[in-house]
Amino acid sequence: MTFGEQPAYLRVAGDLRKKITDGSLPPHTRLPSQARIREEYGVSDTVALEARKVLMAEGLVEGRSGSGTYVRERPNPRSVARTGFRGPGTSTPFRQEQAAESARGTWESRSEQADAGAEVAERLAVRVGDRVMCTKYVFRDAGEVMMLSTSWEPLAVTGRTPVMLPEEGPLGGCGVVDRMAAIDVIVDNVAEEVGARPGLAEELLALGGVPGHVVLVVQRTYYASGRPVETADIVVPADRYRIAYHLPVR
Amino acid sequence: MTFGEQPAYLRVAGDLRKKITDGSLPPHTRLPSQARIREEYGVSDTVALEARKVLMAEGLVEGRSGSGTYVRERPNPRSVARTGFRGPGTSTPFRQEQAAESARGTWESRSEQADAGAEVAERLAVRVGDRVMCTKYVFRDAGEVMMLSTSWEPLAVTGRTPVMLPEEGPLGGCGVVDRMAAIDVIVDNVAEEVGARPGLAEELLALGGVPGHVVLVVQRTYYASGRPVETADIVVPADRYRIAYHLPVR
DNA sequence: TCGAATTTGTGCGTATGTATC
DNA sequence: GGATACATACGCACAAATTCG
Repeated sequence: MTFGEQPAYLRVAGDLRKKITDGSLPPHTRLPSQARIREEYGVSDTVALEARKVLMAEGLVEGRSGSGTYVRERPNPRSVARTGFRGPGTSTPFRQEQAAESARGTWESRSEQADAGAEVAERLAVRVGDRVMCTKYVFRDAGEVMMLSTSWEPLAVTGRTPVMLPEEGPLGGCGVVDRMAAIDVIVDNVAEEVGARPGLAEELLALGGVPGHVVLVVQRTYYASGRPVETADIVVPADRYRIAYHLPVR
Repeated sequence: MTFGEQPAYLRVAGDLRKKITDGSLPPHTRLPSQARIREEYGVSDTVALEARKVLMAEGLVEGRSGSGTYVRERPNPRSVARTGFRGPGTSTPFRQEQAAESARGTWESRSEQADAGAEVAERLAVRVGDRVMCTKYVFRDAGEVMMLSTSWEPLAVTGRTPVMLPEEGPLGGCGVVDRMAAIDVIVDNVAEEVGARPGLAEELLALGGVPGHVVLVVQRTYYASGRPVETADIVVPADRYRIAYHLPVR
């Protein structure tokens, strides 16, 4: 603390963090106990405790009462491709994980009619209380749940057509764009907003995560001639996936 | 703490949280000082401090040194636009780095040469140890830090040209695409990967957050004819911002 | 099976630095 | 400058969980 620099607990946390990220403290190993940190860095109990708390808040380590503080496993997030843009001459070193993975995925779904709530109504540009078809998906990749999705479609668009139920009929499971095309609704653009937050208990239960884990949330809305025809909330665990976009410039 | 119940600091935090959420402590009001909490709840200084920390970690309040602890405005996440796709008719000049509406944004930067590490080398498709120009940005919106960015450009591309330093010369601060165009490097596409994680202590210090808050991380790479010419890590607090993409379909 | 040592988690009292009013 | 309030830091105590002889 004689430092004019940063607080002592951040200095200690920073040093431990470096040892974790550079591999000298690999996953599942125990980091020095509070008492040892106190000795090694010549700091007080409080500083050692605060430093551990910082690393725990960052999700790098987890404390097990009575046992120790352990380095967490940090899987290398894979990419989930969100656009089909391919430039002329696809020589760009875009990683190969995208196409292969999504092909062998499986999913389940359940549809039911509902009334549009305030948020869904705004996203679909309908009135609150208008009838919508709500479909919940669970996506699996190699048997492991990787993605949750809840989709809403206004019945004003799909009602009394063969594609009213997303997963039934000849076009079941074919994707929004193709299904809409079948009823002459030409989807021409899509807006996606990517956010993140701590996962809800139920989400993390389904995704096989741990309370406190972070999830990415994509709010996606498909438009046909400026009119919203489908909107969805897509939830993926942030420690295992990233959302990838590939866009032309200009 | 003689209670067999929950920890004292959680009890205090819970009570204050209720007062905040039910509106009896509206945004921008100051909550009781540490000393007053100590008196009102009959707890020690440490417990009062720990309770405040809990609320800060939840993003409900923010501490201002020397002034007090204030209830934060419930942040309705704003969008940061990431693509230039516009419906026919709009020709807005725009900067990839900032949302259109934050025209009043300001930024600072600091550049220095460095050797490419393993990750940067892969993203730029150069060899580990190759010289790169590393620039760190701090973006402010209405005076408030909203975004951190670290950018790397291979000196093999910009070295010995007028745009070697991103923020100097006639094209300083003009954006990667225009600067590269000035040296006849035509940027034609960009890949972005959006991930999320708990923010590092230093990041959250700069962003006005608290350890444990979630940040969105965008890894952006610009390509010119398939060759990476710039890559950047962009960090924004997830409780205040979302990343928005608008894409054509098919 | 028992018990001792270790470790985390929580809590207390105090002191000092520093930003704000 | 002085008063107030947060932020950091030190040292200690104890309960609960775990580990290990």
